[in-house]
Amino acid sequence: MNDRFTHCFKVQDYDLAATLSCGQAFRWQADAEGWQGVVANTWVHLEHKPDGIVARTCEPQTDWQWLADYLQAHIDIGSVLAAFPADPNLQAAVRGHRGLRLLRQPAWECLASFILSSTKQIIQIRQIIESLCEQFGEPVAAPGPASFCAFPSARRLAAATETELRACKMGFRAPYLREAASAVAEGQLNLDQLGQLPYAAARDRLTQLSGVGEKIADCVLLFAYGHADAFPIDVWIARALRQFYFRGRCVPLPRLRTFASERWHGCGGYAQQYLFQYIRHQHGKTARAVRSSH
DNA sequence: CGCCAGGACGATG
DNA sequence: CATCGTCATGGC
Repeated sequence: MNDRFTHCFKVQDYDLAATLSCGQAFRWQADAEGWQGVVANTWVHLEHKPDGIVARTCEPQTDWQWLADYLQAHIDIGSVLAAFPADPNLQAAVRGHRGLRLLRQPAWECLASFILSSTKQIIQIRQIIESLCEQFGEPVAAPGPASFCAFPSARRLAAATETELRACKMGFRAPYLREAASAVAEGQLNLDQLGQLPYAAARDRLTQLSGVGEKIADCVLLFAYGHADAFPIDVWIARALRQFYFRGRCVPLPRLRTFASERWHGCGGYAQQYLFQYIRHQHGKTARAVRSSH
């Protein structure tokens, strides 16, 4: 089973489909057997089999630690759940997708992707990023007829004009992306060094970028740096918090933030992702039921 | 077709 | 601290 092109990650309670399609990463696409994507500069195929997640590349690998890190294959979900406070809503969310995981993504791709995410549906974010990778990303070796590109470097995007970026349909986010790319390319923002900072300091640094507020900063701190207490609040999470903990009342965003940081102190990241998945599915079912009743 | 989307920002109560 | 208008685009 294990040669230099394939590797099996032994995992338990790992819902690969939910993890790759839940809106934390945007480039994975399903095929007949599993999922194809590009991690850093390598094309990868992933398939969940009974004995674990089987990964395949088209170039030989000497070790697979980079992919184990990305997939967070070592995480014991039981100990994550054990840190949650007793909470019927959260328990219901976990029951729906117990194997939902947080990935550990490359920082620049994560930051750039979430700069492009503001007030966009996940499907549209995927389209923008795909276009961006086709236009500016380096091709990577992949089997089959389809071509795959790496996520474009900060240097390359900093060299692009705003008009070129807008051609990828990112609209008013173009200058934000360009400014962030320049900051990284010119060394004013060191994304490696950012990983050494504690949560609050790292968030302060990220929110200095225009187009990066607390929500997007929290996404990067959670999905790229693994800060367990980052709690991104988007319209879905805000909806979930109001519905589950405030009887549907119109609670303003700053109050939701303090509520979440106190309630899920130290374990907000995973709690948030379960709630996100839960409220979106629940809302989808409700909308469908309403439509079919008319 | 109108509403809304993994928001941020600046101005104004 | 809270609210509001604006930004660009297109899926549903």
